[in-house]
Amino acid sequence: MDAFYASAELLRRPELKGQPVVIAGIGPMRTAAQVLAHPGRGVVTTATYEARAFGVHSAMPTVKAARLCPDCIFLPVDFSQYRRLSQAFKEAVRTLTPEVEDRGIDEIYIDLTDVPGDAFRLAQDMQQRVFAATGLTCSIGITPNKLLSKMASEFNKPRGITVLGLDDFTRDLHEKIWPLPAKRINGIGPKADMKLAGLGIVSIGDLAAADPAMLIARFGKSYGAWMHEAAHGRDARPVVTISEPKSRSRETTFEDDLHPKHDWNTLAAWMVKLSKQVAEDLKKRQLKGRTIGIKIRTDDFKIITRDKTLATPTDDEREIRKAAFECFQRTNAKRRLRLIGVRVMVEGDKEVDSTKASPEDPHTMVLFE
DNA sequence: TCTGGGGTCCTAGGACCC
DNA sequence: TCTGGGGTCCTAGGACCC
Repeated sequence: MDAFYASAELLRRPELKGQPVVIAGIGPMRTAAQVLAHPGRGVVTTATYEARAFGVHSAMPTVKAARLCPDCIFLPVDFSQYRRLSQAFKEAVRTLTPEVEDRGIDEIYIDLTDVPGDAFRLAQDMQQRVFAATGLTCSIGITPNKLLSKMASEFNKPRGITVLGLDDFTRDLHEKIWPLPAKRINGIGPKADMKLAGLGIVSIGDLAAADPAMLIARFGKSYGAWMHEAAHGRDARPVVTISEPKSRSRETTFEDDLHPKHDWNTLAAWMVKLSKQVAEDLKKRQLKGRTIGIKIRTDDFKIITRDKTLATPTDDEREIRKAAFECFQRTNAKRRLRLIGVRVMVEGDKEVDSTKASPEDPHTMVLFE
């Protein structure tokens, strides 16, 4: 989806169309001056294309965005609205094919292998269905695999359609993909990109030309080999239409850093609250987990985690809270804290055990002796 | 010039078991 | 006194993504 949160807000506030707008985790609507007068700890989630022209982008601290763009309008996030629109656009695509993989709130992969028709026209059809259902625009990349489609979808934003590698894979790879920076590959982030740059590898073409044995020596067997494959546009991952959640969590960044001892009461209250929220979330989704963990971020931005595995899965608030407190004590935190979070690793149903060992079956009873 | 919240996957060491 | 070759589970950290 194109500038998803921002576009979603403009649906409700059409008078802001054409203006630089920033969606961020802040209070009510604000001007840049008001943001600077009361600087918080939020970051930009989405900016309209007009705001991006000022250099504003996702993950940028809100205060920095306000400095860069004095005429920007700052709006708070409204996830329930975005979730509704997210469901609507995904439903619209599923009217074309059920082979849809969720990639978060505003992205999907679609397997069009068995959908007849010209690729470009299919993309146009999809854009129309999505717009009719939501009033929002999206960009689409159609290629032989997920890796390339992800890159192609970003080529002509907004409202872009890019078809790549279907007629002449090698030509498109060399002309359209290899000139791009290596970090445009989904899976090469800031760290790997820096390390690559240190080796003189900047573009995807550079990466493709690099000796795979060298990449493996520098980045490890798995990641190094994958990088080489990715640079050559190869990716065999299927579109996965169903997936089970692995963990549920809640975390919060404090307005002001808290001292682990001096501000213990406030900290403890947060842990109680977050444990409760996680427990409610698990119950609502009928999930349970045995491994409960906490995460803290200290004032030097370092993350420390501790976790504890229980004998049996739980969704009980008190049990989660108790484990969270135990974990916190084990951190031995001395520095001030800026964030705390509580997480439960979700277990698949323990059906494995009940099928393996039924009480009526004398052979399986041995397992318990 | 300060860096959100919610996730996934990978690595690696140690404990423990056969 | 020197010690294999699997395997699983738990824990901690880190990179990356939307």
